[in-house]
Amino acid sequence: MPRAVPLTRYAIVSAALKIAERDGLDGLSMRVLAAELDVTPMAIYYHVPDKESLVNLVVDAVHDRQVPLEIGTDGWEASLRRRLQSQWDELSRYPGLGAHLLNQPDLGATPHSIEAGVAFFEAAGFSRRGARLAWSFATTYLHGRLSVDARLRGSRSAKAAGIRSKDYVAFGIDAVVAGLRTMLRDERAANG
Amino acid sequence: MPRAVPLTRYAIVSAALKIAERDGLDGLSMRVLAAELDVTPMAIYYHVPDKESLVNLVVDAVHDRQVPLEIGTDGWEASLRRRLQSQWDELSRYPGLGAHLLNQPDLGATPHSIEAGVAFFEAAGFSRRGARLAWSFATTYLHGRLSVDARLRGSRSAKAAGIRSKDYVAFGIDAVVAGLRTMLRDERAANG
DNA sequence: ACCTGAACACCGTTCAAGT
DNA sequence: ACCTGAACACCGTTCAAGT
Repeated sequence: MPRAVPLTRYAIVSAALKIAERDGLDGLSMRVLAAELDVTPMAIYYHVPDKESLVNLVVDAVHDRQVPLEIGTDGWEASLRRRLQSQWDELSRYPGLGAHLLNQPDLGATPHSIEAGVAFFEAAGFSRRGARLAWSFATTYLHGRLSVDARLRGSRSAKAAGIRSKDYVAFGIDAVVAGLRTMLRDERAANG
Repeated sequence: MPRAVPLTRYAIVSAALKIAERDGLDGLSMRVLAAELDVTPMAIYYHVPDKESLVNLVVDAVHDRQVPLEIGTDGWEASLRRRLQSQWDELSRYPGLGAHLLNQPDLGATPHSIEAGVAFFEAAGFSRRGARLAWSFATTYLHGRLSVDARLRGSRSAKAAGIRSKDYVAFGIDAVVAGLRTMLRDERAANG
């Protein structure tokens, strides 16, 4: 018999987000999700074509909460710093999401999102090619860091030498920004 | 009946490396490996306790081919650059290996290997804490980049704007080195 | 000592059937 | 239109049994 309240895409994605936040993206299976929704695994397939699409919907939902990447009045470096930090804050809630995005084409970003990123670095002074490389560099590092952090959930939070996740992220963001500052200076020097 | 030539750990790891190189680490399953060795899946369990141990043996085999991280006569920046490039050259042969290491404690490095890395950055002038952060930063980026590259195998090798894997890696290594140079300068300035 | 074979608990998914 | 149930091809792994 049909459910009292019919299943919706929205309910599916909500439950998927809940599981991904609690058990990580690796803990999200069609069968676990179905159990959470009190439904047969195959019921989900009526609303979502396959698991890949489901995960994409989860990714979209998280991405929609991102603050846009724009250059504020305090310059591109401060803007980039804010963006990377807020991106880490959002994505680190879902263990395994960074690792997943790292394995997606274009780091799981939409064409629109990539264009915004490239435009940001062009506005900062990079060439189009340099902007594309800069965006990829910053995003690759951040998602890599998120992958590492995913396995630190629940384990001893203090690592060797008493360095915590937030310390690694803070250092990483500083180093990424400093590295890109130098790359921008070098590119400008080379192009006259 | 027993095999003509009894199975050995070495034969198992060799076959595993072959599969990981051909089909990626995701293509390496106990059953596929057993078929490659012309043996029952459970035969492997007599020589290796479980899959995690098997993958660790694969990781060790690849890591053993790494050139050691030492400061040459041309300074720490050139040495780091060489190391990162050779690390990428080695690890990129095994798609999925970078992604796997990113999810391992301490990025899949042995205590000995970490100590060598930290010692390298201390010799470059970093504090012990800074050296640990610097090592983690460089390694996280490199493995992140390897994760991205893994999915580019077989796809159109030329990406948007005609930027190739090696361009991303070259830019990334430059940016990592430049970023760490700045972090080192800032740390020295702060500590007098 | 070394390996096989059956079995269990998972996974994503197809396909036919029910209401 | 919306969902169920059985089934298939995978996965890692346990356990008892064979030689």
